[in-house]
Order: sequence, then C-alpha cells, then structure tokens
Amino acid sequence: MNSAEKTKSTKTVKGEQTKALILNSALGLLREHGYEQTTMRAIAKKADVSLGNAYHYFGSKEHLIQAFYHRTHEEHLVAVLPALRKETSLKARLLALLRLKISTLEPYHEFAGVLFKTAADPHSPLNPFADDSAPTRHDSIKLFEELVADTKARIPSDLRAELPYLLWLYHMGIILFWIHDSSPKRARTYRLIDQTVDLLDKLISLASNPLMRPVRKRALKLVAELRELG
Amino acid sequence: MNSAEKTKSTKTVKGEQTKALILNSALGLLREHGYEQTTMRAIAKKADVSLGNAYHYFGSKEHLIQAFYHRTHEEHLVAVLPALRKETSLKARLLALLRLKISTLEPYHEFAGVLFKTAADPHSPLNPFADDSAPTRHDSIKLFEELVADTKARIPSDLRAELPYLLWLYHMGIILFWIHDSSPKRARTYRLIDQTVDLLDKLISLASNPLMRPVRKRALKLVAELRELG
DNA sequence: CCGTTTTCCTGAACACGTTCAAAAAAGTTC
DNA sequence: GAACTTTTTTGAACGTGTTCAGGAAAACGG
Repeated sequence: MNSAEKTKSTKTVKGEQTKALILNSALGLLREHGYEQTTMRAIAKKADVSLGNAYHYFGSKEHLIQAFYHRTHEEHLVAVLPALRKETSLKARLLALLRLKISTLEPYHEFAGVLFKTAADPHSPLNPFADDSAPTRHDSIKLFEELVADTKARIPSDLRAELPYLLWLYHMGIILFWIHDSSPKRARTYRLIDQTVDLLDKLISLASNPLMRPVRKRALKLVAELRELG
Repeated sequence: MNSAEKTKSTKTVKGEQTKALILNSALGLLREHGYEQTTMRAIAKKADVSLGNAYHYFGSKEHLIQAFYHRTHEEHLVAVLPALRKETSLKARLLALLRLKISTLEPYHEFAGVLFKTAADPHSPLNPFADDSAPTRHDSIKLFEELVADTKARIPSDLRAELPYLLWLYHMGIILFWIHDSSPKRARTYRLIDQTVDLLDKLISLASNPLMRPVRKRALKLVAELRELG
C-alpha cells in the first residue's frame, strides 16, 4: 500500500508495462538532456505512446520527479546498507552514507537543480515538507535512524532522539551544495563532506557535555517545534 | 551603474514610464492573484501595452521577480535603518530587522513561494548565488554588516568577520520558514524569530569563549570555503 | 526641415505542459 | 460469446511563456 505514489495505479499487466516504459524513457531523456530540454512529447514518442497516455500514468511532468526520487533512494539504500553494517562509528557511517548518496545522484546532476527548484515551492506536491512526499521523506529519515540507532558513542538521549532528523537536514544541505558544485568530479562536495562530518562529530561531542545541557535543551525544543511544520 | 538590472535599460523618458507602468501592473496582479495566476498577457493588458512590449523591458516573467526583490529590499531598508540607530545590542537589532522583514514581505506571501522556487534553481539567473543577483545579495549582506559593525558585544574578530554572512544565511532560513507558514498572522514565524534570536545570542557568546577557539576556527574556515561557491 | 539611426512597440507565431471527449482494447459477468 | 464495465489509449484543443520580423515613433545630425 505505497500511498506515496501520486501516479495512477495500474489495474492491468499491460498498464504496468506501459507505465514502466514511460518512466524509463523519461529517466533516460532526463539524464541525457536535463529537465527543461526533455519534453513530454519526446518522452511519449520515445516510449512509442501518445502524449495523452503519458499523462494518464503521470499526472504531470513533476510527478516523474517523484518517481525519480523513489528510484534513486532505493538505489542508494542498496549501496549503503552494507556499509552501515561494516562500520560502527557514527563518523564513518555518515561519511560512507553521504559519499554513496552523491555518487548515486551523480548521473542526474544536470537535472537535479529542478528537483530542488520544485521542492522549494510550498505549492508543489514535491516539496519535502508536503503531505504527498511524507512517505518518501520518512523513508529517508528512517535511514538516519538506523545509522544512529546502534552506534556506540555516548550521546544524551534527548539529542539522540532528534539526531536522525538533524542529520537528514544536514544531508539535504550537502545535496544543495552538490547541485551548485561545478568543480571537476565534484571534488569540492566531497571535500565539504569530509570536513563537515569531522566537524559534526566534534560538535556532537561538545553538545553532549553536561555543561551544554541548558543550551542543548533549548535548541532541541526549537527543533521539535520546527518539525511540526509539515 | 546598477548592473544588477537584467532588465532593458531605457533610453527615453517615455520608455522609463512604460517600464514602471508594466512593473506596477505586474506587482499589483502578483499581489492579488499570485504568480501562476498572473499571466504576462494580463500584465500587458493592465498596463495597456502589447505583450511583446512587456518582453522588451523584462526579458522574462522571472525578471519581474528580480524587480520585486529590489523593491522590497528598499522598502525594508527604509523601515529598518531607524531601528538600527535606536538599538545598540545585537539581539535587539536582529529582532527588529527580522520582524520588519517579515512584515514588509507579508503582502506577497502568496507568491513568495515561487520566488524561492526559482531561486533554488542553479540555472536560474535569480538564484541567490548566481552572478546576476550578486549586487542584490551584496546589498542584503551589507545590511547585516552595518548591524554587526558598531555593536558593543565582545566578539572575536574572526567570528565578527563572518557574522554578517552567517546572519544573512540565517535570515534566509527564516524566510523559508515563513513561506511555508500558514498559521494565523504568521504567529509561528514570529515566535521562531523570537526564539532563534535568543538562542543565537547565546550561541555567539558561547562561540566567543576562548575554550571554543579551535572548533570555532575550524567552523569558520569551512564557512569561508563555502562562500567561494558563488 | 529631411534623412538616418535609435528606441519603442505590435501582433502573429511557436513549442510547451496540460486537459478532455471519445475511441479502442481488455476484462468481467452471465 | 454477447452485453456490459473498466481500463487504456488517442489526438485535437487550450492557454501559457517566449520569440521575432518588422512597423511606428522619437531622437539626432545636417
């Protein structure tokens, strides 16, 4: 019962095939030519299907992005789970997760900008805080929950509870940087990851200091309020 | 020589009038009906001008947003400067600045979403990190420089140097929250401002502690690198 | 003033995302 | 397999942002 799908649910084997055909055509063209350059007519043509039929399965061009989200998230999941099992420290896990995320997204760098563009619009069903994308977002945060769950570091329980969400936000920030990064092989993004992960590790230690308790409590209360927004 | 203007520079009094006429029509309609509902044809019609003429002065619908940026920034400036003169503490100044920013933007809440939507796209000339919008961005950061400049608090010089940029980023975050805020009278946004300003004030004190020097140095070096992006 | 150049302005045209009535095909029921 | 329902598929149409060749008006130079 994947209620995340805003796409038309197929009632037929044939329908399922057609839908997959359209999605694959779309992702291929998107990857090659980016978002603006890829027209719905071209997608339909490549899938050997009428224009209206493409709209039967995907309510809009933006809905194809949601499908993209879902697909890359699963790709990333497959790549990152073994790494989480192998590493035990929060630092090493975070490092592995982020690097794999970027390398998974890399083929779509050209059109990832639009992804964020639509995501930032509160009226869009794709913005990360909208109800429509709640399931996908939740899946994504869940990954960070697993990352934090059985790590050995001594972290106060109040911070530990909010940490998955905070790390998810942080990882969104990294992606935003990556989108704007035009350095060769995204060297700058990878360097940013290395440095921020290191810094974050230190900050978590700091925030875990008993002396920091009052400030930490305040900050965490604020974060909790922020989360209600969605 | 305001090079921020991507709009056609007028060579004639008549041209100047027509351009202003179009912009005013646009802002009026934008304010009333939001971005998507406001068509270029409607703008041209209200200004009693041909469609092509609107495009003569504003290269695209998005360029009208840039004009919007500029105008609201100036409105905000007029409102906030007296407050900066009146208050001396960083906390009070920041509070006043942010509250006035939100109230200045309020009439355009409906279409502010699109503003961020386009701003988040790295290919758009409107994204805050793009060259095209550099002058406007710089003006905006300059305001925070003034805010920090003659404040009395004892802040390490390294932090003081980066603080305007950091506060600018923070204020962008507040606006992002405001865009998504549908609470009555934006009560939640104002509460967020109150709380975060308070917290920020505490954090700055904390970061100014000599014990924090190593972490602070690291973090600031990172921020400096991040800034190069634009 | 007239000729020329620059600026302002127009309306038709294009490609796009999207919608929709209705045809075709597939599935269901008896 | 016939009548009916549901699902899939089509192609034409609409309104949109944007472009462009060229006309109208103003500025300029003699």
